[in-house]
Amino acid sequence: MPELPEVETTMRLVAPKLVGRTVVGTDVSWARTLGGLTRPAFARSVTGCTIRALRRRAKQIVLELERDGDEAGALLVHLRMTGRLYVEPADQTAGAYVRASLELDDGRSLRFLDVRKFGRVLYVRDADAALAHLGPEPLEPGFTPESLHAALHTRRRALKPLLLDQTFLAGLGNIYVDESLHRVRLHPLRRSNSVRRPEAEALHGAIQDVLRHAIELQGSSFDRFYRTPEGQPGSYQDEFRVYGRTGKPCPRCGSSIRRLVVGQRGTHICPTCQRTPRRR
DNA sequence: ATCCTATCCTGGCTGC
DNA sequence: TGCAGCCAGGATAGGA
Repeated sequence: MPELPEVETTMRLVAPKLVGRTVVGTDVSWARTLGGLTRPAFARSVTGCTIRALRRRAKQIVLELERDGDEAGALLVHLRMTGRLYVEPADQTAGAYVRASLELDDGRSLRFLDVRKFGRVLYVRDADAALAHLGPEPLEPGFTPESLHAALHTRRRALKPLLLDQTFLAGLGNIYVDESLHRVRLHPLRRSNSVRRPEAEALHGAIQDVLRHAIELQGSSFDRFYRTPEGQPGSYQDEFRVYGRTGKPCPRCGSSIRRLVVGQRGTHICPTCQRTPRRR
């Protein structure tokens, strides 16, 4: 499922094809993709707008719009679990799972494809306001070992659900949390306020290393869902140490990787490297 | 404050 | 071969 590295990869690869383009039409086959806005209202909002810039915030791609040189809101694209975004010639027949298309002034079309229909393409007047609830970006300078340690101690939650909470830290999902925790030998059920300074520093480093490496490898593709906008799979799945490796040996100690459920999420740990905390 | 459950969705998988 | 039932999973809402 697309997490920060997959979303970053998608954003980087579609951006050059979109910046400077003007939207000349829309086609929405699944209205709920728009998150409540009606199709006509969506069409009125974006048709005639030029895409000024793209950026990523958490797991969302932000398309900044302008109209006649003035700022004109933004599109927030959230791929959720099975969403994909790519650009292709407008005369190419849209696949069965394309939920929304933006026709561009160069004869191409931006396609949002999503098998499970959880993804969203939202039009907002004020992107910053719509994204204000999100926590820090893990690869931005504001995220430091000190800030992570301090933040962990403002809460008493289990580490895994806390790291998945986008208002706590933006961009991590199930895969990269499991991978990060394993690297620093922290159990997903460890209470956040019990994490000591050196552990927080190590966790900070692991999160950044894992995310940077995954971006280099264009994300993880272990099922048929995630592909880059060029249709290529990522290759970080070959670097997984625990995720989806139930029963296989831990690359560090050889113990059999175990799957448990934490916060209703499939969770993968090495039972030797990641000791169960005493007090749940 | 934190945790738990349900909801949204579909295709793939299991079991009969 | 066909089919019912179960499952994953990001985000969010509502209840305990």
